[in-house]
Amino acid sequence: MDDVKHLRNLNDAQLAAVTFVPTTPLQILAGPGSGKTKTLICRIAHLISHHKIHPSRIVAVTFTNKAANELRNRLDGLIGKAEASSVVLGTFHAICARLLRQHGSEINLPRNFSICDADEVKKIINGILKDMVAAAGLHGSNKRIEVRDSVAVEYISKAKSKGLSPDDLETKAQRDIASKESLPKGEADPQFMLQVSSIYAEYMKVCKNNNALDFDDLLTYGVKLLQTKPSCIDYEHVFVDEFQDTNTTQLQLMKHFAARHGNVSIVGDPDQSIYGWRSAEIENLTRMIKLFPGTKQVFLEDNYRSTGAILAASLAIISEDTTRPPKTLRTSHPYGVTVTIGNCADEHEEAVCIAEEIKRLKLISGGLLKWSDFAILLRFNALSRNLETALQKMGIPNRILSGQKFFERVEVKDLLAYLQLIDNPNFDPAALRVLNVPKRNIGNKSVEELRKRASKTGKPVMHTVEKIVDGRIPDISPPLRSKAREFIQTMRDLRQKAIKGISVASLIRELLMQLDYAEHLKKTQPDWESRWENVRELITFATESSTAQVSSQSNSVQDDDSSSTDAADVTRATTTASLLKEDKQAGLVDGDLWEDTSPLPGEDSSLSDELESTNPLRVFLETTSLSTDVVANDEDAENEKVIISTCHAAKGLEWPVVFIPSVERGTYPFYRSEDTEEERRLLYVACTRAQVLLYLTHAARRKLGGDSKEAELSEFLTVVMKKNKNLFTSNKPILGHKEFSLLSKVLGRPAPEATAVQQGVQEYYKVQATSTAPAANTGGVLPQPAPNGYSQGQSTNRTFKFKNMSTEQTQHSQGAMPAVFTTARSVVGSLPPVQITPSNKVSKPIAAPSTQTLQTMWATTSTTVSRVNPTIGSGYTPGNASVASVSSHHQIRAGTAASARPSHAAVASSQPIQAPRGQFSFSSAASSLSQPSTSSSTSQTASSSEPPAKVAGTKRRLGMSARGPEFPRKK
DNA sequence: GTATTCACCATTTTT
DNA sequence: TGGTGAATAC
Repeated sequence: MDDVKHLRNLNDAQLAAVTFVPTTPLQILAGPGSGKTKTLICRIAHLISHHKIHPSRIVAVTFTNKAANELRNRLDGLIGKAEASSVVLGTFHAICARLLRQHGSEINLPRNFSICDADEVKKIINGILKDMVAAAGLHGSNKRIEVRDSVAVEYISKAKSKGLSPDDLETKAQRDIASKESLPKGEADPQFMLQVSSIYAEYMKVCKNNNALDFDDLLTYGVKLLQTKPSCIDYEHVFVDEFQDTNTTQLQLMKHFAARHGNVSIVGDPDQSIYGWRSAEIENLTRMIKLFPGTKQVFLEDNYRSTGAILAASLAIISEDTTRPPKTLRTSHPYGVTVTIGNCADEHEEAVCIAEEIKRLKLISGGLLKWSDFAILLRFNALSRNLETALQKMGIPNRILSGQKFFERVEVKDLLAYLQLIDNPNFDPAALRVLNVPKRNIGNKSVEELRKRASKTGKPVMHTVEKIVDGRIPDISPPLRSKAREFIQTMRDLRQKAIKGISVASLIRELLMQLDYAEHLKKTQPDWESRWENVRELITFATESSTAQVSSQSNSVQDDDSSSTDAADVTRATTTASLLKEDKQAGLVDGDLWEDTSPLPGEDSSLSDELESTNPLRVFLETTSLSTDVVANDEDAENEKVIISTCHAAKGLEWPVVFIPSVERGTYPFYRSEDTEEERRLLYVACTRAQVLLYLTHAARRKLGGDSKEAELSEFLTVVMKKNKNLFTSNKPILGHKEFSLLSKVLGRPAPEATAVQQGVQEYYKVQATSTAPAANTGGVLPQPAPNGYSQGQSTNRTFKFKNMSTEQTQHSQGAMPAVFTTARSVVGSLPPVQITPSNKVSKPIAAPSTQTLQTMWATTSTTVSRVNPTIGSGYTPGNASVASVSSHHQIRAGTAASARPSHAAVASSQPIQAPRGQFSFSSAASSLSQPSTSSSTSQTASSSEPPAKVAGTKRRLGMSARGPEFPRKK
């Protein structure tokens, strides 16, 4: 009824996309921050309210669960929960899993299939490799198996992503061997691929026997299902988000989803294609046009996220990709604050600098910035260690996004394995995992013996164990009959309970009791307390997800022990468990629960009927295996934290302030990466997450793994800096009320009070000043005062010197432009000072200079595709005009820079070594490279108040405890 | 056969 | 840094 709500606040291009005729396939090609999710949601709303398409006949596919949730929430807000909830929404994997549960029987897939995670896949492959090696030895074959498990996993996954079967691989390998022509580079050795293909074939067999699918199988079986029985779905419109990240199989799926009506809308951006390593293919954009003739394109080129400075720098970086069809992005926001490239001595210093800068910005922003406004984006997770330590040490609350995944923690996995086994006794990886958990004196050797035996007979491991326990087949060499008896009894009992429909939470509790799992944790894990927390978290999750999924089935059993303390819980669980064991002996279910359950395709009925597809346990297991997200804990606590995330996981998100550490060769591009351009895009994605402030940092030395190596700035930046020095500065920006007011507009927030900013500034300098004194750690305004002498005795030089304080405070109070900077002796030479240039012109293109016209953008598709409404997003003419305005922009900036230069130079010459205040110690760090002796003396002055060694020790201890042995505990 | 210790290793991104 | 595998002790 509200026909226009979803059309409000859209720009021309967005509006065109939203209201574009639904029967024509549409590509919405959109740069970062251009509102593509908004456009997608509004288009869905428009289809429902204007075109009267029933929400249940719309499917929207996202790339991550997080994106799916966000889409769901925003859709709820726009069209109401009632309607939004019927839209079919999820990742390709989740949607396929759902379909396969419902209709899998069409392709002989039992409903209770398990989903293998990466670990389990690897274990299966490992088993296969062992068997193959053994077999090769048996036949006296001298063919060695030289394929490593991880490599096999990778190639099998790649094959599946392309929809290739083991036969396909073998055929190709044989052909390549026969042809004797040299292969195109990048192609794997055919002999090797031959081995892979046979491993692949065996793997498929094992999966079938295990009644298990891996992630890729979900997609390939989905395709198979839809080929076999297209009628099991009937979607009137198909949406795919992040289309540039789809692989071949996913494109096939999309085709099948849309088979009936041919109505597709996709959203994507080739510049943000960062999943090539996962077989994503940008070519799908052109393939789609072939699959869906008449496809039109709409371009969203207005960036609403970032300042001009951030956008200009990001575009300059991405424009170095020569293979990229040039395209533009413009912002209505002011130019803002120049992007900082910080140079540090090493990774410790880098972490501390970032932490300090976060603290400073929060403090001096007059309330504009919260902790949760900051993000640190990493190329890989291992980079987070120093940052975590530094943040912890400074009392900055932080959270790692997508680091250690909840469902991958050992204790959680143990329990999940039991649950999987209850649901699907054929699932060997789970069986092998828990046979000796808790310790039943069934050691690795026995487990391996069982695996071999089962593998030989083609029966599931559980089946074999059960028969041994029942005395129907001979025991293995170290007898395990008695040892496994209790295990089998437990499984039988729990399975009965599951069939009766006991809630998952109760099932887990029952399981814990019967296993006395708390006791097991206590014995085996030094940090059992925090692990027990995770167990409880799992119960909570089960409770929540069951109430969310099946609202009708209320859980009678509630988690009444959740209010008591850990220790009490554990004690009680332990006691109760032993009590329950007695119980169990009385009401023991004996019988052959697994006896006739060999639900291999063909005869799947007995089992699947017992546990029907809506069974809460199965729903729960599916959620846990498909959700790689960290379980959302109490959200209030999460909200106020600095986020540490990988660049990949950060896609689609935005933060006011973004730090990107380790922008060095070897990290960007990552040294093992094959696709340099993808790495560049990754950096681009990371940069474009930032709204108002962006910091890229690099270190002169970095310790990766074992030893500390020299590092240098990423070529992605050096190339750009050579061309345009004005895009970056090496200094921390000095910000006052005027600047924060400007930035607040970009963020769409109220400007901070002038007095608040000033207070923050003063407080900041006060803290800085006191913290230079040795005994400053007395608390105060900051959670933890800046630890002096953090540099812990290494020759690395950290300067927390804030000279000329009064001068700078004056500047701040006046909102003056910063004028005091030294020249950073960074790799590329001197950089211009920071500047803040409010732009008075709106919608000025900040395109990287390009001589190509807009019409040739997305060149791969422009010939076959007509562009929707060429006037969309006009207001400037691309091509020459664009270039012209860019250069004039630069002229303006050059002028400003020039005017700031005198003082800049003056300071630089008067204080060549000591870093000015408000500055990263980059410049001094850099100078330490060229003048080691001088700088080390500086460092001594800076930290002479504390014995370096002691500080180092403190830090180490702090760091470790702060991290938590492995799993950070919730408090 | 299992537990413990020690040395060595390599170290991405995610459904 | 920690996770894994091999050698050693129990």
